[in-house]
Order: sequence, then structure tokens, then C-alpha cells
Amino acid sequence: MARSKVGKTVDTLGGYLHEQRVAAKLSLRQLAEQTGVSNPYLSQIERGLRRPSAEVLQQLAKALRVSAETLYIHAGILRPEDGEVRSVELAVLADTGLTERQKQSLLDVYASFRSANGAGGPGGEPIDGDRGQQNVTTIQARRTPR
Amino acid sequence: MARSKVGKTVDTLGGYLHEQRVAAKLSLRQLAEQTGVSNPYLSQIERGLRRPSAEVLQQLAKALRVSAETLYIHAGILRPEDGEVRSVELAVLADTGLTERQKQSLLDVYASFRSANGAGGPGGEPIDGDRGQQNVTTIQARRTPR
DNA sequence: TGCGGGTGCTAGCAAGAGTTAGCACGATGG
DNA sequence: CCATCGTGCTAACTCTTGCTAGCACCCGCA
Repeated sequence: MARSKVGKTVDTLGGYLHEQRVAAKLSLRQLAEQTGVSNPYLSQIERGLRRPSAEVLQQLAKALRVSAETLYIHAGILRPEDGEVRSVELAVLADTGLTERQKQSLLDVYASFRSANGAGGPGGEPIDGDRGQQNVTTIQARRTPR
Repeated sequence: MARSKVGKTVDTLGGYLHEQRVAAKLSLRQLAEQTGVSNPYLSQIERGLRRPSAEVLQQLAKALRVSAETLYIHAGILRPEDGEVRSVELAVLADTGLTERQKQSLLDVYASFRSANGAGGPGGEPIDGDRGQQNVTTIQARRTPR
């Protein structure tokens, strides 16, 4: 997103990653090896000089044995509560016993059911609506000059 | 990783996003406005020419009313089973936005899909590999190119 | 018919993500 | 004492993200 300059979030992410790494008794190079990321880059991430991409975070999560969601949250990419309620969509997408086309139709049916119900319920729902305002702290980047 | 040459995954993400956008009856510029992302960039994303960052995905998810995780999965950034194994049945049953009858029919469809496939394992399989050629249906066919 | 506004798209630039090479320091141990 | 290995870090580069400008097309309206 737009040259967003966050700052804090990155720091804390770096700190968190550093903690996890030393806790796992890994050197930068070892972790680099496991994640497939270069060690100088990891170093920069830990010191908050760089914002790792989602892929890198994903690898880091795997190597450090923490959940990817956790890292995303630390990175400010994901808001905490989003994690809990998500739902049928994910389960369907995750299901390897279905073809993509089947998934799609299943989700279509699902969506139509929900909208037919007036879709008020907390169950899952187009998550978010606009709950986005609060706590935007991290993601930010509104600024639209135009 | 890094310099990863994904490709396929990106395509399908673009297709999915395009679907969602037209389904929401939004133009590129409207969506751009809502997400804070430029419209040319959105265009490129939809056509699979660019891989949006997690932040952008996040904004897109918000504007299109789909869960961020869902997009991550489509983008191939997050692979579903990395978390817990989520079962479709459980998710459906837990969904308070559906009536019991709807749940039942949804699960019927689900079951028939799976058995039609000879459905191998329950919910866990390497996924990864082929998630590629799903229904690309809609995408093409708008105006004449150039 | 020509103008304004809507659509999506291309071109080209700026900044950032992530790379390889290589440095400085501290432990080893020959 | 010097060689070597391991640690984290800097420097300089490349490729990608995401931007602004601006084009080509289609429509409605005067």
C-alpha cells in the first residue's frame, strides 16, 4: 500500500522475532537457512529496518514454530479479532477433497443463504463491515492527495 | 524465496478479485478509492501482472467484504492447513448466520461433492501443488482488446 | 458533431524488499 | 601468534511494488 511508513509496529515485530530466535537458540544464519531468507536481511528485520513481506513472515513463522497469524498481528498486517470468527469460507477453501469449482459453488450457496437471512448474525459474516476504523493504528495510509 | 516466481497463484487471485469486484458492482476507480490503492495498480493485480502486498490485500478484503485470510489463501501466501485443520462440517454447524435447514443442505451438497470426487483424505493434503487451474470463468471477455 | 465524463489500460518513475560480497569482532585451538 | 570459524553487520546492487500521467475507447447530452 502506498509507501506507508509505519514504524513502531515494525520495531516490535523485530523485537518479537529476535526473542523467538534466541529462544529457539538459532543464529541468524541458521534461521536464514531454514527460512530461505538471507541473513543480512533477517538482521535488518530484527532491528526494524525492513518490513518483511507476507511470504517471509510465513517462512519465519514456520521456522520459529509460531502461528503465521501471530506474526501478521505483530507486523500489524492483521488485526487480532479477525482470527477467531472466520469461518466456513476458510474451511471450504482449505478442503483438499473439493475441486476449485466445487468450492466456488459451495461458497456461492453459502453466501446466498446468508444474504437471504438478512445476514445480521455474528456467526461469520463478511467479516469486518467497517469495524476497520478503530485500532487502525498500524495499517493506515489514507492520505489521498489527488 | 524472495525473487519467487509464482505465477499461477497470482492469476487465480486476480481472477478472484475481479469476480468479487464486479459482483460488488464496483469500477476499478471506485474500488481504488475505497482501498486507497491506485486504479492502474488494481487493474494489474486483477490481470495477474502484479502481486499485491499483504497490506493491499488487507484493504481489498475490507472493501470487498471478504475475510483477509481468504484472500491470503487465494494469493498463495497463507496455506490453509497451516493453522489447525478446519473442518467444513464444524464451521458450518457453528455458523449462526444459517438456519438449521440451510446447514443441512449445505452439508448435503458438500458431502455429495466429496463423494463424487472419490474424495481422498479428510481435510489434510499437501494442497499446494495444483491449486492452479480453477475456474477462470468470468475474467475475459470484456470489450475488445486494443 | 463535439464535449465531458465514465471505463480500463500503458508508460515510466520512485521507493522499498531482498540479494551477494565482504568487513569487524570474539572465541577457539594449533 | 596466527589461522579459522562463528557471530552480526554494512555496502552496493537488482527486481518488484505501487505510484502519477496520460492514452484510447465508449457513452450520454447539448
